[in-house]
Amino acid sequence: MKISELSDRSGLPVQTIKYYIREGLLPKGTATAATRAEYDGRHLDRLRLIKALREVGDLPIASVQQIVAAVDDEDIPLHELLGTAQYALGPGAEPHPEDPDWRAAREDVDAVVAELGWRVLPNAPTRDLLAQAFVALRRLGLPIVLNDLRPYIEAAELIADHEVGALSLDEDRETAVQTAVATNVLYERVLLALRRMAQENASALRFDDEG
Amino acid sequence: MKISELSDRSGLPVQTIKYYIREGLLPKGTATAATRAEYDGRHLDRLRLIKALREVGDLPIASVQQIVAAVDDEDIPLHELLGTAQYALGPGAEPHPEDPDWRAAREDVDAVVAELGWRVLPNAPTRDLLAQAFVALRRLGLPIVLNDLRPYIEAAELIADHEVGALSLDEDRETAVQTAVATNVLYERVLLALRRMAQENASALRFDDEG
DNA sequence: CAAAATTGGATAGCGATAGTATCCAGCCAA
DNA sequence: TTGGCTGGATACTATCGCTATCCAATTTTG
Repeated sequence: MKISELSDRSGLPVQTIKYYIREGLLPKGTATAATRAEYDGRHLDRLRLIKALREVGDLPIASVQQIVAAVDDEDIPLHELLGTAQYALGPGAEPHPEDPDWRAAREDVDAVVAELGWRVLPNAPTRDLLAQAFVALRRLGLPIVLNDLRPYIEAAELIADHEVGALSLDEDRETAVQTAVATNVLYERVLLALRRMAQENASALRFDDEG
Repeated sequence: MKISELSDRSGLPVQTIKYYIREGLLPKGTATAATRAEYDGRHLDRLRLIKALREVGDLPIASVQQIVAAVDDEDIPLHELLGTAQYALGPGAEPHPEDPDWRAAREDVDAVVAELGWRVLPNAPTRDLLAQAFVALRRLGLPIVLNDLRPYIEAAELIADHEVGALSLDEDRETAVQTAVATNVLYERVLLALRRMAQENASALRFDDEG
């Protein structure tokens, strides 16, 4: 397969594909001559994955880079990779350990996780992500009580159990990983869209009828 | 309050505050002299809202602009504004009505919404958002069945009912709106963080124990 | 076979986004 | 009264994610 065909089949401009190769998102084709290289179906799959992560998942190139690097690293066992890939999924929150507000929020997060008995690594970036939201809520005068969190926790468990249960590890590694990453990112979007729709619906029910 | 005090209290550089004023995110202070203006608590509140939307919600300036414009427009009734503000919340998906894949996905979305009996406007951008995810999943060879969607729908309803029920319309308009917008955006982050944690937990339970 | 088109690889440029930095008067507080 | 803030305007910068151009080598086509 030539690069132009890859372009046609993926729907991405040739220049963009070259750019992805430069950035290490896509491996080079196998060179057959000084100005000729051959691409195969795996290049196309990879390209489709990148496209989905970029256009739907809205991930920056750097995150896609980390993900494909993890996918390509055969040493990482598959289930660990599911975590690794997840850590690469933005948006990332920088921790501010010197800020007392931030530290307090971070302690709240750790307390919640402990309370739930969840097995989440102590240094997992998701803890910072949640802490960041807590800080912002507090600063806006909207402190969080565990009770407000209940429905979100319940929802999260519901979804995660379903998702992890649905993972199939029988296929070959590359396919399994790409599928896992893609579903993770894409169903995040699905969830957000459904939440907004459900909000609109609930709002309509509450205000159009009784208001 | 002088701009430097606004800067200190909000944690944003003076130059950034000036930029936000230029961009219409923040109203000017009331001028007391050619080179003097006075800011008040509402400026500070607005600034804190902007900061939360930008840093945690990761919204582009343009979206924040739309939101504050809607907040400032007294003509928009409050519950309608909740929808309007939501529509401004990125990331937005451009519809591609000429693409048959996209149209099919969009029809699937409309069918799901109808099936659920949700009151979602026919032109709501959330429909496109969901359609976009459907297209991407299909393209990756991961078609969606209503069954896969179940847990997400259930989770979305759970959360939305809680959120819309918790809305208080008793306060003054500005406060109510800012609160509604902020909680919407910030709890989205909370949800995403919790989902990832729950995934890690479920993954640990499945693979560390039985794998 | 010759001309036209395509390719890989390298380098340069571009448009959008989100700020920073500078400058300049005018002002106010010590 | 003088030194440090202002407001307002303008200019500059950095990052991101591509695009465009160029070149020499190679196909493809007529």
